[in-house]
Amino acid sequence: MFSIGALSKSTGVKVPTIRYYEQIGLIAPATRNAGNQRRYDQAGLERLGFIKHARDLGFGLEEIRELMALNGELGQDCRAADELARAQLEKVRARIARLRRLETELERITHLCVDGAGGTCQVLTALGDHSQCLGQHD
Amino acid sequence: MFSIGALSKSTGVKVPTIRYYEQIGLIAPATRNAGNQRRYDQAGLERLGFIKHARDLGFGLEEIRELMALNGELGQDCRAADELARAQLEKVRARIARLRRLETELERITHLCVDGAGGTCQVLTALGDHSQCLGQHD
DNA sequence: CCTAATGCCTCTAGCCACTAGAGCTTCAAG
DNA sequence: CTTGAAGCTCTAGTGGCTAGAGGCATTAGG
Repeated sequence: MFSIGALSKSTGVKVPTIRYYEQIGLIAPATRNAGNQRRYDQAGLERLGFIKHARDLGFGLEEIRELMALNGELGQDCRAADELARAQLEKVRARIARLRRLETELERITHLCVDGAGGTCQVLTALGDHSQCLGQHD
Repeated sequence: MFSIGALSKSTGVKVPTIRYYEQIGLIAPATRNAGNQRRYDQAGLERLGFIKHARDLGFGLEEIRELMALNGELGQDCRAADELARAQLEKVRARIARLRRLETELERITHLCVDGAGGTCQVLTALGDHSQCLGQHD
């Protein structure tokens, strides 16, 4: 049985975050010792480890809730899990695509600075004017 | 002079967002007509357009505040603006790099589903177990 | 000129996923 | 037995909005 601090250290999830997860019902309320402190077992450690890894992979807490439910009573629903993972992959790809468009525009804008030329700052102008952009970002 | 709705339509910034920007001091309080409604002029339109475009490029509101200050009384500080743009570019690139690592792992995980094989779901296992990952994400 | 529909006003609360802090109790090492 | 770290609960704040309630202003049509 570990304390919340030990659990935190071995999973990399911060102590207040663990309490927060309990509060919103993502993990079951921990058993308590005589002094009202939370105690965790191996299963609790593994569940939190799962959450941590899924968070690192970019899943939201609600999606993680679903994923954990798939691991539940009726055996494992592998197809559903795979679908959630694919959906997540699509989200990640869409975000990459958007960020690449931003990268392109920001690259262009940072090349505009010819400091000391006087007059109006082309960087500031470009930041404010979408019509100068090469394409659609956002 | 436009109403807040007209300003919203021509910039693409939603009405409550405009009021929010005023509330946090990102834009100056608008002048009001006899019936206490906000009225905007061309300069107000341009300032909001600047904010919108910078937001679309991924700048935070505090960075936008700085950018707008650079456009201020003492002429334009082009070098500072360029630095902010470069910093933003670096942030975007870092986020792209991270998302690409996630993409790699999620691709791998979604290839694990051999539905119907019975037993444990490899997708769920992989989601919970970082040691299976090819590299460091996050 | 009157009415109805739309637009605008303020204010409060909620979203996500935490994070920080106050003020208290419990545990573990020496 | 003392002391300092770690735990507890509770509240409030973060960023950047968004939603809703309940009430005034404007405007287009008849």
